[in-house]
Amino acid sequence: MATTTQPGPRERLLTAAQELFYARGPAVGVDALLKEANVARRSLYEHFGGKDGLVAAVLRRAADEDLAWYEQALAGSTDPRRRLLGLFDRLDELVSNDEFRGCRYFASDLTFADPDHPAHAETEAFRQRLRELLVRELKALGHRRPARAAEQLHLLIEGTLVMGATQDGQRPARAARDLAALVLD
Amino acid sequence: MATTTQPGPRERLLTAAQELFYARGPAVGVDALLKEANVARRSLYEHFGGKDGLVAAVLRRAADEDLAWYEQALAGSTDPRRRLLGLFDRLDELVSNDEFRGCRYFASDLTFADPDHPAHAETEAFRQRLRELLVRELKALGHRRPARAAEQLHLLIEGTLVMGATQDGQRPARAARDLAALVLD
DNA sequence: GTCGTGATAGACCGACCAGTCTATCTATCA
DNA sequence: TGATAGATAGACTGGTCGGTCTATCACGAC
Repeated sequence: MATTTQPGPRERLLTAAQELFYARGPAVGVDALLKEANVARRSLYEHFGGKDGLVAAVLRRAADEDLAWYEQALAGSTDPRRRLLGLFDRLDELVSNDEFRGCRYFASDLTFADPDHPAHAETEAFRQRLRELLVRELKALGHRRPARAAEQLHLLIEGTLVMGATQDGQRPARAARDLAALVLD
Repeated sequence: MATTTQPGPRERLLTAAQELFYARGPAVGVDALLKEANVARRSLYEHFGGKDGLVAAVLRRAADEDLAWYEQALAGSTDPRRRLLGLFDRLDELVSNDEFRGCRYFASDLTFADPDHPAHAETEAFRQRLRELLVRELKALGHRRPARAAEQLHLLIEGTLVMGATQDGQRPARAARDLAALVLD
């Protein structure tokens, strides 16, 4: 066979949905997802039970990927302080990219107004894991109040993502980095 | 007449839409808006041309109100530094309220994916006015780099609103206030 | 009185939505 | 060879969407 083995429909759906949810928002229709993934309608309901299940599965996978991205962004140095500041340098690259569309977790929370929607549990879990990652780094730094500093860094990160999504041409991550440096001391 | 004169349909629509857009998101259906405002369907299209026009009109009015809120939040003192820090105290009250649903401008940007949607011009205008307000205060404070500091305060404000909308029970405005104090020096 | 204006109520339209269903095809395995 | 499982294509349902339309009503000006 000349063609490489194609992933199964479940995998194709996850990949296509992750991309479309990010590019066009979590409100994209099921038809668009199926077309993009080249998957039969029935397969979606077999594998995920419905659109809500697909949304939750995509968020779960994205959370793993994004946390891996954060870990890698920290990996530029062994010095705890440089690691955290380097994170904002990576955020600067991320946010400056034309393809950047903002935080997918916040977009999910806003799109699905129903507080019982399974998406909210996933976004909450992601934020918890991100927070724990920040606390871990701050403890490694020997920070006096790691929990409070993590809250501040988290706020700076969220602020950077919002500014990056709405204010084209600026460099919010640089402003956030300077503030982050103050948080660390 | 015992009943006070009722505002016209245009006014009722604006009021109802402003409330419902905030409480349920800008994706609420036209039917719900008409029912809440007790207005005939046709009146909406006579006055605003369509839902998009109503959305833009609501954002324009909300921008005036919100900027007045910011002005009032600054009015607690004549000392430039206390004025800006007091703003974050007011944000703390705003965000701690159970009714707080996040930033309506960012929610509008996320809901209307089409970049040509008239909502985007309104949200952009609001952010510009907010930024000018911050620059004005920083200049009154005699800050060395008012534009840059305004960007940082703006980032702290947006971050506070996101955290307040997603992290229940925390006090992000306090964390932001401490960072704002560092920005001012 | 009558005309015009601006409002009301609500039927109606085509488009799209998520989800269900039938029928068909294609592998793998016995 | 035949049975089974998993996938495909796509018709179809009921509901909601934004928007258009007709018909009626209330009121002020002339």
